[in-house]
Formats: sequence, C-alpha cells, structure tokens
Amino acid sequence: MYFFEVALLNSPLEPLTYEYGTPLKTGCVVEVSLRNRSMLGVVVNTSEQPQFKTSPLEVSAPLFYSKMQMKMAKFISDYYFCSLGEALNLFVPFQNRKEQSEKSKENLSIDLQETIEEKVLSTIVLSEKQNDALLFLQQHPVSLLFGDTGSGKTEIYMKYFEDVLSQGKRVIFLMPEISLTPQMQIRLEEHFGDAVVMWHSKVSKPQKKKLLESIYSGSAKIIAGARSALFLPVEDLGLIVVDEEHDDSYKANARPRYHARDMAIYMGSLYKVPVILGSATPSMSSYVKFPHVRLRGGHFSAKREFFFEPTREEITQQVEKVIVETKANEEQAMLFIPTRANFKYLICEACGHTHSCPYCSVGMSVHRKSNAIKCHYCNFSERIPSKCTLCGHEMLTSNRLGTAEAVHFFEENHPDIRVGQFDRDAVSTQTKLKKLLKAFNAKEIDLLIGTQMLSKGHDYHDVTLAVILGLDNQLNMSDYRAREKALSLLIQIAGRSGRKKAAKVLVQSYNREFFEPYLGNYEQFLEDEKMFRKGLYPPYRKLARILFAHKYANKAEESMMKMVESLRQFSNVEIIGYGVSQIEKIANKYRYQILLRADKSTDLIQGIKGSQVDLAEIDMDPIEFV
DNA sequence: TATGGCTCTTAG
DNA sequence: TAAGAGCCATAT
Repeated sequence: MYFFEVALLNSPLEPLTYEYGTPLKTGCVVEVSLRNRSMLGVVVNTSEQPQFKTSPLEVSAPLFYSKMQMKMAKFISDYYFCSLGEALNLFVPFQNRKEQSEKSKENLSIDLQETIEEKVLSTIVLSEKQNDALLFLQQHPVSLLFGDTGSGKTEIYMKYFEDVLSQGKRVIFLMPEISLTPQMQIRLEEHFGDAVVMWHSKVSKPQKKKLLESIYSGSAKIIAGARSALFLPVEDLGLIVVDEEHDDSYKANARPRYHARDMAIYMGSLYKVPVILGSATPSMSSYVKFPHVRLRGGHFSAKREFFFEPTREEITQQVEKVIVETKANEEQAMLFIPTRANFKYLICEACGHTHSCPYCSVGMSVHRKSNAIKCHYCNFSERIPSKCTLCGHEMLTSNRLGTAEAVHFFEENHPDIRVGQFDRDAVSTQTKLKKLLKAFNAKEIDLLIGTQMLSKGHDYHDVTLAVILGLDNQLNMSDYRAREKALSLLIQIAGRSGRKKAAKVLVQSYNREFFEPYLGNYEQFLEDEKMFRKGLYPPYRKLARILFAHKYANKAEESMMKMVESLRQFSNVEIIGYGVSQIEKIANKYRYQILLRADKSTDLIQGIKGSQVDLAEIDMDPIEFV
C-alpha cells in the first residue's frame, strides 16, 4: 500500500493522508471521502504509513496539476495565507491524454500556418514609436507600457502576439472583466481568428467547457480573460500581458486574496516568459518596480480642455448646460458619479437619523425603481419608509446623489436626451453590457451615466464631453492610495472622451490645485508621490491587514488582542494600528482589524505565521481598509 | 424525556 | 469548512 498527502480542493483544511494500491505522481487529481462526503483532492506528497488508519483514495478523472501549477499554488498558499487546497482550486488542471497531446503537438505548426494564412484579415502596422516601444518590451523580463489612451497599446500587444505565435507559443492576455467587450473580441479575432479565447466569470458552463476543449487541444493560442484566466492550463506559454494593470479588480477580495498582476509577474519568472504591464495611469507600485516605455498622445492627438467646478456632487446648472449643449451639437456625453442607486442615504429631516441596515453598520441606499432601500453590503432590502423609523417625522430627505437619480433627472427634465445607465445595477450581465455599448456606439444614446465602470478601457469614438462628479469623495478617503485612485480615475474617464474631436472635461472638485498640474503629466504625479510613500507605504514598505469577524463583538476583539500580543514579539513587524474596523458590522458580524507594516513581506509572513491566528483572515498587500 | 440551539473538536 | 459530540435550556 502507498500513502499520499492529499490537498482537498476548495477546503481550508491542510492536506490529509490517504492510501492507494499503486504509486501516484504529485499533482494527480483524486477522489477521496471525508466524513462520508466525497471530495476532489490533489496528491501533493507521498508519505510513510501514518499512525492512524487511512482511507483509500480513488483516481477517477484523467486530470493533473503541472509542476508549475503546484509551485504557484504553494506560493499562493504561503504568501496569501490559505490552504493548498484553496490555492489549487484557483487553477484548472491539465488533461491527461497521451496520444492526443502528442498529435496536437505535431499539428501545432500546421495549425499555426492555417491560422496565419486563412484567418488574418489585416496586418498590424506599427508606427515608429510603437515599434520602438515593442522593442523595449521585448528586451525586458517585466516591463511597463505606459501609454496614453488611444496611443495604440493594443496594436503593440497584438504585434507581439504574432511574434509569440510564430514561435509556436501562446499568450495569456489579462484585462479587467468589464473590458472584455465584443469590441475587443472582434479586434483580436480579426487578426487571430479562432485562436482567440475570451474567458471570464460570466461565460456559461457549457461554453467554458468548449473553450477549455480548445485550450486542451492547443488550438487556442491567445487566452484573453479576466484575472482567473491566469490559472488556465496553457501549455507552451510565451508571453503574459496584464492590460490596465492599475485596475483594482485584479485583487481578489475573498480568500485566496491574491493579486493577479503580482501573480502574473511571479508566473512570468517561473515560466521564464516576459510579462508586460500596460496602462495609461500605471500603479505606483509597477512604476517604481519596473522599467517603462512611455507612449504619448493618440492617433487623433485630440485636445481636452478641463474645467473645474468647486462643489460637492450635484447636477448644477453648469452641468446641465454643457450636457444640453453637447446634445444640441449632436455629440455624445458621459457623466460619472461615484455612487449607484438614486441616493446613498435616507435621512430624517427632523432628527437627522440615517436609515441603516439592521445587519450592517452602513446606511441603506434609496432605489426608487423598486421602491426600496437596499444595503450595498449584504443586499438586505426593505420598502422605503414613509416616516422616520426613529422619531416618526414624515419628511425624509435623501443625500449623496447616485447614477439612477441622475438618469431620472435627465429623463424628467430633458426627455429629448437619450440616457443610458452604466453601473452594476443596469449592466448586470454580459448581454446587457454588449447591448448598452452597441447602442452608445451606434449613437442611440446621447448621455451615458455611470460609476467607476465608465472608466474602464472602452473605446468610445464621439464623446466630446465628460462630466465628473464627486471626485473629492475618492480623494478624501483615508487610504494611502486615495490620491493615486482619484487622479487616475479622473484621467481614465477623461480619456474616454476626445478620441476624435476636441472634448471638454468638467470636474466637480474643491481640489483643483491638486489635480490640475498632473492632468497632462501623470508621471510627474508618480514622481511626486514617491516622496509621500517612501518609508511609509507600498511599494517601499509592505502592508498586511488582519481581519477578525464574529457574531459577538467581544469574541472578535479577544482574538484580535491575542494576535496583537503575539505579534509584539516580532521586532521586524510594526503594528500600525488595531481596533474596530471602519465598518463595524457586516452581515451581522462584528469586525476588528490589525494593520501591519514591514520592510519585507517575509517579515510579515514570519510574524503572522508565528502568531496565534484564530478567526483571522489575512489580507496581504491590502487595497481596501474598511 | 425529547428537542433545539449552541460551542467545540476534528477530520486521514 | 462541515459534521458530529456534548452540553444546557426549554418544551412537553
């Protein structure tokens, strides 16, 4: 009998030992039973016969995790503090098919010839600047393509893809989920035909099966997708691209809390393939860590004129006026508002009481369409009360304008302006996204009103006005990245306008003097920001956030205090602060947290590993602090 | 004496 | 994480 340590997929448990009649390789997918439940697991080690009685395992599916996948999973489990089973569960395993895979390798070059001869409809011609940038990218293991919107980053990627494909290798091309639009798909397919696969969380199960088939067979050469695409079973990897690398959606907000950009870089070093990070507003972290090539201006070299209006977010007469003017000129406008729903809060005029979620310590948002107030943290909703639930006063007022209310406003006051709503509520499916973008590009919509989603790399051609409300909400957040986030947001949204014609950008903010000098000069901001971050914040120092959540506040607090005490032994780990979280309660659980800082992540890991951690959820390199 | 809710332990 | 054991409070 042989014995194996098996990591249970999607289980927080450490590997358990099982027995089997014949030797098995590390990485092999097996079926085991745990407390009468059947589970999938992965052989992670062979072992001696243990003291206790072992259960048998079964080998059912011809699936295995490659050496590289095992290595990466191990890294994720160590660095981000999760079980090996949870880390492995991120990956899609390889399929064991001996003869077929040999064949497909032989066919590879033939497939490729066909792809190039039959599928390529147009050739990519780069400008001299683009060519220089490509050369730069090809000369570095990890590099940053710092290119303004419209400067032709995608063409550079595609030229590089051609090069990689011609060597019989494949590409992983990551982008934020919202950027995986039909436009991008069409652009890629125009050049690479069936060799393109688009992978994201909203692809249906049967469709995923189909896509996986083409990845297994080797016919898929360009694996484009959201962060999870990094974990697909891609053989002969030749290049990884992380587009819009500054985007926060690359960080997973549930365990394993990995950062896909950072994992892409790690993966690149493991596979010895180049990694390209692309952005018009690169993250401080990438800018400081990696060499960059700067690509300025657009093909259209459009002009943007910025106006500032010192006010909190509201639809002022000026906002109304510029939008009406744009419509009169038969041009398109975008309106950014950081809040969804009609209003973020419902407040009593008499006593000032904010209607909060019974399960979370946050205000509930007003959704007029469903006549409900909703909690944006736990989704609890109830009817909009007619009077204050605290004092009974009948006049309630709402505050913090949201996208739905702005849509409502324009529908009421300017019925001739055709409005589209672009936020999580209105764009809940890929189909709705397609529909909305199609309508906007077909000029069936005059004004697109949306949240952060607006800022994500879509190509709009005829937008001549961008209005940005509530930018100070971003800037005033107690977050070391608040400046970076606010400025990049402004530049990204502004960048959606003026692709063809000159555009106006109207910004509501009391902080003109902060934003203005950096508008055409993001690198200056990055340079200035170095001073602010050095010695205190990433990328110069490393942070970890440890979160404790429990039904009883004292339980969570106790666990936190225990951990604080044990962390004190580690002189390399600085406890920046600890206590009740900014949002005290979510989904009926009280929340406490510790924020740690160190020079090196290994210091943090050592400190955390050496401390008592019950109830704790560890967030390495956190980007959220509430 | 049965039942439900809660906490704690432990899984191979 | 999830199931089962043990414990206590309450219902019958």
